[in-house]
Amino acid sequence: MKLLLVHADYMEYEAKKATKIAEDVDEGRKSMRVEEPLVAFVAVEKGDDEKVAEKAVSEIRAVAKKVGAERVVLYPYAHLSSNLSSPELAIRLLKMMEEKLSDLEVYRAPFGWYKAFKISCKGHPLSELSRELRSQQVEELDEKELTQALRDEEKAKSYWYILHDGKLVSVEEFDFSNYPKLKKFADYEISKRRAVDRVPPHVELMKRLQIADYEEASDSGHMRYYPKGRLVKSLLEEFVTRKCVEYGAMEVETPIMYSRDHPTLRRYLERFPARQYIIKGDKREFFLRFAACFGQFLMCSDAVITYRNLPLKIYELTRYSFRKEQRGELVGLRRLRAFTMPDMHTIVKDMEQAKKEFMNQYRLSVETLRAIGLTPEDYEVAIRVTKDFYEENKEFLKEISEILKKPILIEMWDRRFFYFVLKFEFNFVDALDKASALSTVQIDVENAERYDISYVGKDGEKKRPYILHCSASGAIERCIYALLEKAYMNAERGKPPMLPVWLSPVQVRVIPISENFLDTALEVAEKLNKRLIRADVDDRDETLNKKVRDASTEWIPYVAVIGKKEVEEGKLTVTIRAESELEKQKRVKMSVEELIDRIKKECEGMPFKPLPLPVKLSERPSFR
RNA sequence: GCCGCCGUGGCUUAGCUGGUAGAGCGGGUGAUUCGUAAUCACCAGGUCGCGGGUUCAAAUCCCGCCGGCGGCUCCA
Repeated sequence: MKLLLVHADYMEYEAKKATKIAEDVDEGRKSMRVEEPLVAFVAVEKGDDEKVAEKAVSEIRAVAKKVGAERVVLYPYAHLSSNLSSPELAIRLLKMMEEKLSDLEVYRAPFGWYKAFKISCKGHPLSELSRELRSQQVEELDEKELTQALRDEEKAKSYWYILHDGKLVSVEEFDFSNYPKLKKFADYEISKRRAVDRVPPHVELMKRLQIADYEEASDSGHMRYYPKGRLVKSLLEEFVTRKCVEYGAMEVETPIMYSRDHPTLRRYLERFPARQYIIKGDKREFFLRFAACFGQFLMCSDAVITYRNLPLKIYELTRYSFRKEQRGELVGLRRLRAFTMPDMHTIVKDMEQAKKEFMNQYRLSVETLRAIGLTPEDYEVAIRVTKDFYEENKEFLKEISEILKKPILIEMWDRRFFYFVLKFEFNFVDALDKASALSTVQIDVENAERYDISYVGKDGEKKRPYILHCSASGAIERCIYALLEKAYMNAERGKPPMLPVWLSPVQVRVIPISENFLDTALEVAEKLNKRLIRADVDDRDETLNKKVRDASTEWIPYVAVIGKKEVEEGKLTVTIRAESELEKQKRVKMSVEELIDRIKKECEGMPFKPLPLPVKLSERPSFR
């Protein structure tokens, strides 16, 4: 409940027009003039109850006494709050307040009317006071929900710079004319400016391409993935996992839910500004993990680690991580409540080793994204750092900035309020100029202590390590989002949209010119599939034109037409999407072997999974 | 979470100053067997997001809820 108390020479009001929620009032109460009142403007809020009303009454009584007012005007004033209760409750509480104050002279202005009023405020020091009253329940709830980190963040002050060619300039002074995307990103980060009111293109695409879709039967932000989507996701998952394992990480698996009462976890939760899903068990309450930190840190806490083992890397692909993001923030594959994130933690013995690993993992992230199909032109780099760390490590940050030779957005904090001192992110800027983080690495200086993680040094003494958090690609779903948005932006420039060949659910579509060539087409497809290339056959009774069109709208990279000419020549006529324009297709004659070689070369080193659907289109369901 | 806009067959949508739903795609059947971006015909398919209310009558008006999008907020 919000109260605004005004001690006045007089107050007069007149009810003009009833709203839908207006209470019935006698003619006599519709207008009023009261001399020397204490006017209490009141807004009843959600969660308010009788106790709150009582508190309000004693508050009003106290102030009335203090200023020597004998008359009180209770004036419903909705504009004090953006969290109003129902009108019914408001009227009930107002009437109750009126009654409890009846030892004074009380006037209650009618609820739910447009009213004109005049007031003459006395202007002495106590003549204007405001009060905010809340039910105990609501207070406790707020206390629970607002973690320390969320509160701290509100207080944190950021300073923004651009680091370029080893020089740090403030954002205001930086000349963005050659870096329009960085400008968009900086605007997005600093001023939070948005220029759009459209459905993001990838949402339409993920549905149309039968990759993913909303699942209304679940909570918002939990998607369903169709066979093609599952394939794409699964390939990305396998690839990023492989990258991390090759980098030297040991893959582990940890639970997805943890006790809320566990003392260590509890303190960690308080440092992490995220909202959790809470699961009620028989006796205890659990929360769903929002990253793999919990399981991995607990594992490391119990492990015996010596200096010889460092840097020690462990990795898990979280399927899933859960974050109860606010409703208004959820969009397509960009921001979810359940998502898959590669999460690698590296235990290092000191800051020197931490920096070295940070640099390595920066490079690892660049490589990982590049292989996925996202080049440095597709994202912008942000570094978040405490002022102290920056001052002591200017040279190091300069080296970092030289890896990609791109200007970097720096956010500097005058004090540390997160668990890390340094962090980078690669931020994808989408078709609507919105930015979201993909890869990220952080140097954590807090959690080794909190989780009691230690290693034995050369001298036999237990020592505290630092920990790096690394997500080499960012959330897998977000990678798909970025690829779809990128394809859309390409299409706007006249380039046929497509996924990288290794991620394309169907890599080759074989189209027989008529039923007479269906068997040959099936043979070709079989040959391709045996050589680990995803090929299917459009065996539907449709015209050639129709089949070509459909193959194109599915973004299939290679479309091979087979008819009399091809059978005679022993070659396929292949339309190569990557080399085509939207207006004119690039068509090449090649043998099956040549096609295989070409695709093999393109997909070298990348994971493969077989076609997730029947080879014949006629046998394939449509999921939408 | 707050505010705004939206929600019609599997998909895209017309109808919305109230008078009990119309199309295209997709699907089925038949014809057609085709040389690079939508072959033709016929048929089936709709609790108009859900729940209340107003009305003789609601897809259409009102209220609540759910879902989507956008803004605010926030972002590991």
